Amino acid sequence: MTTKKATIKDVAREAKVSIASVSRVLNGLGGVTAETQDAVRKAAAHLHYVPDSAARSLITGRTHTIGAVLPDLYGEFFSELIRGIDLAARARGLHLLVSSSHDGVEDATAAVRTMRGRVDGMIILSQFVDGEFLDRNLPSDLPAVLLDSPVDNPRYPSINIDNIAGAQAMVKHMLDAGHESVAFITGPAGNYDAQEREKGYRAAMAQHAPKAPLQIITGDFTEESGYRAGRELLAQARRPRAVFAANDMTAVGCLYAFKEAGIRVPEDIALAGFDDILIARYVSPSLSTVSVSIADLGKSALLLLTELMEGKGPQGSNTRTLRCDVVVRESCGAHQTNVATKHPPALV
Amino acid sequence: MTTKKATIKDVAREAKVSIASVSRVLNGLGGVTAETQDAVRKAAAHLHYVPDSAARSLITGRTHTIGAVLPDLYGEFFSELIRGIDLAARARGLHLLVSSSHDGVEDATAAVRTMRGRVDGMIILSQFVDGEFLDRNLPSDLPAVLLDSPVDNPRYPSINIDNIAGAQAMVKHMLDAGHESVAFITGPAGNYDAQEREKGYRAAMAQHAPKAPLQIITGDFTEESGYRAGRELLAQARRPRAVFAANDMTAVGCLYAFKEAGIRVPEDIALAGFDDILIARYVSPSLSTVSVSIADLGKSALLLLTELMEGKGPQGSNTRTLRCDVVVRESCGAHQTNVATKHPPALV
DNA sequence: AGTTTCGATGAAAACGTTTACGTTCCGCCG
DNA sequence: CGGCGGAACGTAAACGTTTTCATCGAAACT
Repeated sequence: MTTKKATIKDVAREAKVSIASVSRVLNGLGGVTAETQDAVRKAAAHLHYVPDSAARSLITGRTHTIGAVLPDLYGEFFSELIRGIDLAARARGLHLLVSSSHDGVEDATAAVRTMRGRVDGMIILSQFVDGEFLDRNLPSDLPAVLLDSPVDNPRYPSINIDNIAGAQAMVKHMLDAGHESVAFITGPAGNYDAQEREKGYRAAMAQHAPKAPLQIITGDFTEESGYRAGRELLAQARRPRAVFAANDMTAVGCLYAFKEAGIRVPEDIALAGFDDILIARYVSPSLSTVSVSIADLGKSALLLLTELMEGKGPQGSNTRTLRCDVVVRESCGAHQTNVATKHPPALV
Repeated sequence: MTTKKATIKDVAREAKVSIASVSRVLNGLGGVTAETQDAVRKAAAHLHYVPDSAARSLITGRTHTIGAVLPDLYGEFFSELIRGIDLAARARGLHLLVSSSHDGVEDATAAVRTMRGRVDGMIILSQFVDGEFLDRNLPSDLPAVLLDSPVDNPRYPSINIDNIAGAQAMVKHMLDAGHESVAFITGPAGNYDAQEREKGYRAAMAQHAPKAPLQIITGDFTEESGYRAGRELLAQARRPRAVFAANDMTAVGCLYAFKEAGIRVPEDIALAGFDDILIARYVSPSLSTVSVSIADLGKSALLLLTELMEGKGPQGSNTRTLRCDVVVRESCGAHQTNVATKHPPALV
């Protein structure tokens, strides 16, 4: 408290050694007597010395900080991702500089630009970012990993959720449960995740129900679009017996449309979503869905990034993929209804 | 790209001026001819010059970064808070360094310590942090604002959710709806929010139902504790007609206990929570609760912090308070049941 | 005993800025 | 015409580190 902040010089004076020795001791570089070490440590502790990170960065060129550029995400996805990144980062002594809430390209540009020089590496999740963008806005020596991005550029490895396999598994699950066909509610047209999930749906249908006609309704990941899609499905001549929505919010909206129409889920129509958001457990019937460990996504991203920072090029392929798991609850009809599982998992 | 990074010297050489002039131009300090300005700007743009923030910080002592120390929070609260802070920070050209996920005192200490020198100010939300802690771990000249903290120290202003008023309003609302008495499920003993909410409950009961006996069950903010509390309430001789839980998760657990026992909500027992988490809308019946704009909390915190950083002491009191709003849904029984509102608000 | 080697230490350069202080030049007033 | 003031600009110090290099002893060889 009180006086200014202590510098390395103050410590050196107090310990009666040179600043070089102080630096050596505090950085554990060796080549120092045990006595000197003691003296330095005591002096440092006594003065409450904390190395100035700016000065250190200036000369070492490292900031021990990594940057996360994220879209304006709401809810769990966002927090889980940060949690995963932060946890892994802290385990490696790295700090986390976040920049969320950017809407457009220029916003993303600004975010990436201002992080220049403040971070040793970046984790980027943004639909506006592609390889060309990065080449233009990132220093060539700044490692970066992309999240959930179609970019396939050796300089920027990416980690993706295995949307295809997840969707495929869920559709197969529903078909296996006895439904002849499954209808699909899409996500927004430009969205990469959405496209992949649709691919998975098509693949599963082609493989396990090749004769069944594809029933595809357009949605945009919102609850409202799910509601509309649900009504649309009910109005069709060929009412589906099973519906797979591109994400959970859409499924929830769809669920409300069905409820409103007096359709029972899953007895009359089976329903499933994708994401395993918290709400999925709490709607009734509870929603079957595909679960992704977002925190793991963040963690993997950070791990990959540190590898890059240590000079290892991305081992093998540029793209890593994170597996998804089918979570069977009530809404898809294949659920064993017993007291234990009917209850929200949090209680178990 | 390509070559190393350009420094101010390179720009100076290219523009045929001194580095001092470059600095003046780029910082808009004036005292420079329009021609020189042009030359410098051109050179800087041409070389893709970006000032080194470490060097700048070293000499100015400012980092243009603020730190947020947060507990290991899940879900929306966390992300909303960061959103609020980040948005306000970016509007002021500040960066955001986050450190979440710390479990105990030593973890919090480490978080605060390592931010030393990396930030110009801090926003701290942690139950382990009190005035003494800060005096010990923070440089005396580092501004900090506390979130949701009982600390009343002129050096560290705090922003609190108006838990008391919120709880009071909700209890009054339930009493006004015709219930003679309201039972309360508490939060964890050491939790500040929980204590305040209980205060609000007691105050409202004392004021509006002075003769009714207080029915208080212990909970700990978890769904499970709510479930247990619900069963306990049902087992009591004097079964309550209205229950107010210290937070939404508790209320949800309680709701499941009631459902399990065949009790109808709100017909047999009215129920309300606190926080307005996303789930509150989706359980059935939808949960009446007290809503707080968490993003506003973050924003206010950042605003207050910048005032502090600009030297203005906290205006007036050390503590600011953020209002809460009663959100009436189905579970408390005072809801107008019509199609529009029965539907989740997201659709409206 | 003389020379080499090596470990511990200190002096000083370097990192890229900002900024206090000089210097130069010019116009202006006395 | 001499001095003065001020604008434009440059020089150099300072910020707090890390790190290279030199120095100094003492220990270890020959």
